[in-house]
Amino acid sequence: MAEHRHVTLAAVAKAAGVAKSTASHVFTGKRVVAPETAERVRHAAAAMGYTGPSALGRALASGRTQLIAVVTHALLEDPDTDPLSLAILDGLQREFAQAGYGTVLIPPITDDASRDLAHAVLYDGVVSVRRMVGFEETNPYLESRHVPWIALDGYMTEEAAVVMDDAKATEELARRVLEAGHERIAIAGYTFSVEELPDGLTTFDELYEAAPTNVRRRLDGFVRAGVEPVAVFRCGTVARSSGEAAARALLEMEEPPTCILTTADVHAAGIIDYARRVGLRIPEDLSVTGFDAVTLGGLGGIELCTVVQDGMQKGRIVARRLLRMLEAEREGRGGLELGDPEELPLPVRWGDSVAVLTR
Amino acid sequence: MAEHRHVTLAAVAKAAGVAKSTASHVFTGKRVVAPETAERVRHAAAAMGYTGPSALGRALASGRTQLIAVVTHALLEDPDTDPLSLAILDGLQREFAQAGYGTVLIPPITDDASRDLAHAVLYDGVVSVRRMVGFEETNPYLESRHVPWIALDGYMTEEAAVVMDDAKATEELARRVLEAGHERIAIAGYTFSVEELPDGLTTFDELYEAAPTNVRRRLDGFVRAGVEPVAVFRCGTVARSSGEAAARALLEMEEPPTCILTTADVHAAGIIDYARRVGLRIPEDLSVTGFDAVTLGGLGGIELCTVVQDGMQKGRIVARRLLRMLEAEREGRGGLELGDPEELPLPVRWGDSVAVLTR
DNA sequence: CTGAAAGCGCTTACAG
DNA sequence: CTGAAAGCGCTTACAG
Repeated sequence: MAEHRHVTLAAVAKAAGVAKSTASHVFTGKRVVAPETAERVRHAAAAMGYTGPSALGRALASGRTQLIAVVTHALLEDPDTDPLSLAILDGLQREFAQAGYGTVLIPPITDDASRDLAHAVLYDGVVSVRRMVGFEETNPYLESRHVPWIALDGYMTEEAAVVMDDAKATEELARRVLEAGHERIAIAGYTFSVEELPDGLTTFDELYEAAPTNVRRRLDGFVRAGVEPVAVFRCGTVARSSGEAAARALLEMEEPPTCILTTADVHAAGIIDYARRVGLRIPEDLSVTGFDAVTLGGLGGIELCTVVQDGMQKGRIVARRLLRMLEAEREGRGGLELGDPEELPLPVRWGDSVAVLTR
Repeated sequence: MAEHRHVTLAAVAKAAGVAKSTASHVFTGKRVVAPETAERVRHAAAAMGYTGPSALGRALASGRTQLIAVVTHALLEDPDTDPLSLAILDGLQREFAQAGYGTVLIPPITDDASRDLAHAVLYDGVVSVRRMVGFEETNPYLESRHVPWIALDGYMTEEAAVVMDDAKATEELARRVLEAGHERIAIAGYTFSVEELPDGLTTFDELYEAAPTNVRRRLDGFVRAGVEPVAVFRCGTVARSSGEAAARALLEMEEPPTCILTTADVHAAGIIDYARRVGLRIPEDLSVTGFDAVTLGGLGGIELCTVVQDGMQKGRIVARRLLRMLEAEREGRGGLELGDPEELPLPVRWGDSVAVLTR
C-alpha cells in the first residue's frame, strides 16, 4: 500500500517515535532495546516496507563494506583452461560468504575500463588469483588501497597463508616414473610473464631462475628424485597451448624423451593433444605427468598421473587467512598474531599416463 | 613520506586551495576545470598519496555502487557439475567489467549466514543464475530490494532478455535420431524443485507441467519431430547423479529404449556413466543426446550429440540487458524503451553418441 | 534503556 | 570557471 521506495531509518524512527540511534540498534542488535520499543520499531518498519538498514549507509558510517575483491583472469578463460583457479574461487567465495562477506570479481588492470572499475569498486580486502597479464599495473594499485591483500601463485603473501609441500609430491611422482624404467625424461615447467619469456626450449637453471616459487618447489622434487632431464621446456602460459608447444619441440628431438614431467595438468593435456595428433599413443609411445588433478575434457579416457591440489580447500584456507587479517586490522593492532599458515596436503594420484617400460 | 592513510578529498582540496567540489570535478571529469587548477589539485593529491575519491563516499553521495550481484549456486558445485552456469557467469562478469561494474557473488539464502550476507551486500542490480535451492526465500528478498533484476532458468525476466529457440534445435536433433532408425526412444527431462519432485519415472504431460519454460520448449521440439516416447523420466536436479538415476530406471524396463533424449548434457553424462558401469557400450548398446555442449570429464572419448548453448555469449546478452535496465532507471523513466531481446543461436552438434541402427 | 549530534567521504544542484 | 552548502543513510561515542 505504502510507497515502498526510499524508506529510510530516519523515517522509520520517526514513525515509531524513537531516535534514529534506537531504531538502528533494533536492527544491528548492538545495544539492548526494550522489547516493546523494539516491537514498535519493527512494526513501523514492516508497515512502511522497510527491509533493514541500507548497506550503503552502514558501510560509510562503519567504514566496512563486507566485500572482498578477487582479482582474477580465471573466468576470462575457457572454463576448461583454468579449472584450478575456478575451484580456488569457489573455496574463497564459500568461506567469505559464511563469514558474511560478498565476493567481488574484478579483472586485472589492462585498459581504461578495468582501471576505472578497479577504482570504483569497494572492498575491505583483496585476493589476487592469477597474475598472467596486467599485474604490472594491478599490483601497485592494490598496494595503494592499503587493505589486507593476499596474492596467490608464488607471492610471499601466499606462502604466509598456506603451506604446500610441492617438492615432496613431485619427488614421489618422479621416483615412480624412474622406477617405471624411464631414462630419457624431459621437463616442461611454467613461468608467468609470457611477454618476456615465451614458450621455448631452455636450460634447467634458466627455467628455475624464471619460475615462480611454487614451480621451483616442483622442480626441486624432480631433482631430489634423481631426474636428469634430457631437455627442458619453458611454458610461457598456464594454458593447454603451451603444452602443445612443449610437445612439438620435445618430440622433434633426435632422441625424443619417453616421458615428459610437467608442472601443470593443462600442459600435460596439451602434450597429449599434440602427441595424438602426430599419431603417438599415450602412454605406450609417450608418458606424461601433470600437477593439479583438475578435470579436463578431451583426454580420451586417459587418467593423468599427477599431484592432487584441492583448489576448493586451498581457497578456503586462503580466505580464512584474509579474514584473520581483517580482524587484526579491526583490532587496530597491526601486530596481532595471525597464527601459522594452514597446510594443504598434496597427495599423488597414480593414473595411467605413464608406461612401465620393459626391456 | 607523508602519512598515506585516510587522505580525503577535503584534505586534498584544502591543500590545493580549492573547494571540495572543484577537487571532485578534477577526478570525475564531470565539469570543466581550468588546466592549471586541475594540475594543482593533482599535484596535491600525488604529494599526499591520494589515489582518487573513495568509492564508498561516491557511492553514498551518488546512490550508485557500480556493483551487480550475481546470486548463484554455480560455484558451490564441483565445476564439472555445472559448467554452463560458470560460462554464463564468465560472460556476465566480462560485460559488467567492461561497463565499469564489479560482479558480486552471493549464494542463495538458505541459512542465517546467507541471509545476513544478502542484506549486507550493496548492489545496483542483480542476476540470479541457478534456482536450485533456496529460491523460496531468495526471490522475495531480491524483489524487496527494488533494483533491476533478471532471473535466469525459465523465469519471465530471462525470456525478456534473451531469445532462444530451443524447440527448433531439439526438433532437428530428434529428427536425426529418428532418421538413424531409433524406435524405442525415452525422454529424460528436468525440473528444478527437487524437494517436491524427486527423480522418477513419470508421464510426458506431468513432466511438461512441472518443467521450466525452457525445458518445455525442448520437449516441444521432440514432439514436433514426431517422437513418441516409450518412457519419460523426470530428473529432479541438474546434476550428473540424476542422469544416473534415469539410466537405472530406464534400462530396467522389459524392453529398454535404444536411445534416451535428455534436456541437459550433465544428464547424458550420468546416463553414460551408469550404462558403462553395467557393461553397455555407447552408442552401440545405448544412444543418448544432450543439451548445452559443455565440457565434461570422464566421457571416455565420446562426443555427445547435443545442442550448443554458448553460455558466455548468453551471459553477455543478459548483462547487456541489465545494463540497459539500469540506464532506464537512471533516466527516471520506468517506461524507457529497452528494445527487443537479443537472440542466442542454438546450433546442433552431431557427435558420436547416437548409433545408426541397421536392420 | 534511550536521545541528540557529529561525522563517515563524497556528489550535486544552486549561485555567481 | 569556481565555491558554499546541503545531503546521501547510516553508526557510534557521548550523555543522561
